[in-house]
Amino acid sequence: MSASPQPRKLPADERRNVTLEAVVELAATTNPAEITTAAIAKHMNLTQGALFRHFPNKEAIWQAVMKWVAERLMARIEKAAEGIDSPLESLQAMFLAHVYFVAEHPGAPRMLYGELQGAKATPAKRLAGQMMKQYATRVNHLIEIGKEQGELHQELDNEAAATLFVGTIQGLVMQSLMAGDMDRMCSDAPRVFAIYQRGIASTKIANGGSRSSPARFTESAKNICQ
Amino acid sequence: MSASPQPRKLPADERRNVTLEAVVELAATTNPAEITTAAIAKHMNLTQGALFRHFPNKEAIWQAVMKWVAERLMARIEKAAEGIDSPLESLQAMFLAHVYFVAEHPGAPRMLYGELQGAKATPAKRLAGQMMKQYATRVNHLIEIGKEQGELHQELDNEAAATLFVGTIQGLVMQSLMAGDMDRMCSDAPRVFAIYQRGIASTKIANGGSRSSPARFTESAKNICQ
DNA sequence: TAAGATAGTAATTGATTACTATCTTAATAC
DNA sequence: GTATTAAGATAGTAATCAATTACTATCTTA
Repeated sequence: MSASPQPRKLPADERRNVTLEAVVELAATTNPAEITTAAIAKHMNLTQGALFRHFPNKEAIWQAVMKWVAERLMARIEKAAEGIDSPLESLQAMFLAHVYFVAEHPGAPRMLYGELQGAKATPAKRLAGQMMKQYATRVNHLIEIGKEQGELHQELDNEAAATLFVGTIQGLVMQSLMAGDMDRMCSDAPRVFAIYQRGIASTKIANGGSRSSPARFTESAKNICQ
Repeated sequence: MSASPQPRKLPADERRNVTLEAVVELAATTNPAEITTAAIAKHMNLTQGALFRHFPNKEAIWQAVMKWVAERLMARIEKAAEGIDSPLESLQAMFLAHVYFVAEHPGAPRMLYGELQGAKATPAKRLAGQMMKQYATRVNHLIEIGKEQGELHQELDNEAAATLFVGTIQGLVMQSLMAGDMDRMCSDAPRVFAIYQRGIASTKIANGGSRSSPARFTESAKNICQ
């Protein structure tokens, strides 16, 4: 699983990338709070001290990892909703893209949750918070549009709907992390979203089946989630 | 906040209780992974070594805390649903009771989540897992009954509905923990549940208003959540 | 091919951790 | 009032952690 046969020496920025991937990989099976610099180094066949040739301290590693995760996740979600006219379908695409991303990188949410639990406001926590806010804004906007277009029912509580959207994903992820079963999350996701959809959609179009178009998969998601 | 003017010496079992409360209190503002035995001791005006007169090791403290939390939470939820005929209203009562409990003890979910993230199967983790399972069973049962009675719509995906119920709470809790704002969660909870309800209820009765009965509050929840 | 830059090793540091051994104090029983 | 003992204080221990150090191997290039 680990111990990849890499060249002993790597250029600095490549070594940094390898480090981030190693951390996310480690976080998939290890409590982030328990990931030591020694563990990271061992996972990539390096001595512990060498890590500090590329990062000033451990906090900097975590910060870089958060950025790594945030960028990739947001890009995936953005891409998933791209070119879809229907707000409702956009929400579904984002929902599934998010879930599939987590299925590929179970370490990502663990680090996020772990970081956000901390009392003190680390740079990593700030990054995580920013991403959450950006995300919420995006969802809120889609909901407003959906209401204007009549896809969502008119008495809908926008704020609550956005909260529930994010919360539903978080809950789904959390349950899968606990069960240690990412495959189940992939198959649960569409079914769970269907209920959410029924909760926010306008009664006319709402349910029938045409809406449950299977939603496009990214290449990598296909391998894991089908 | 802490530093209560307690007698210097306490009988053993009382000291144990005080310890558990101290830990839950601490966890409300501190990452559980960073709660040291020294911090616990300091929070209750005790020397660190004295803790080990009452617990064989730290793991035993965590295990006891998990039990403390699980018992109180399940009791509250059970009591909330007690004597309610309508499954839908039972679910709502459980939902709100759960949220209010967390608002009173923000440390509880943090410890749960923190514990369940760990790789190794500690006794504390086992306890947490058992509680989750018991909870899910309860919800599943209510959903089945609700369907039979016609309150829930007939094509409802039971399993997904149960997953979403638990997930919704977890998401709500997680977002509040991140924001550090438990009051918001209290006011969000009924609004969010309303959407969930619309997602699972049969279309006939579903929405109107009579359902949104404010749901009884426990005494302590009143103080925090209104 | 010599010289400098780059990346890594191995050993060590000071701080922090859970846990323990020994002494002191306060409450209770006789 | 004194003996007994449960509960706490004091002062440690060994282990572990992030971070630093002195040194070495390898690549680049002038």
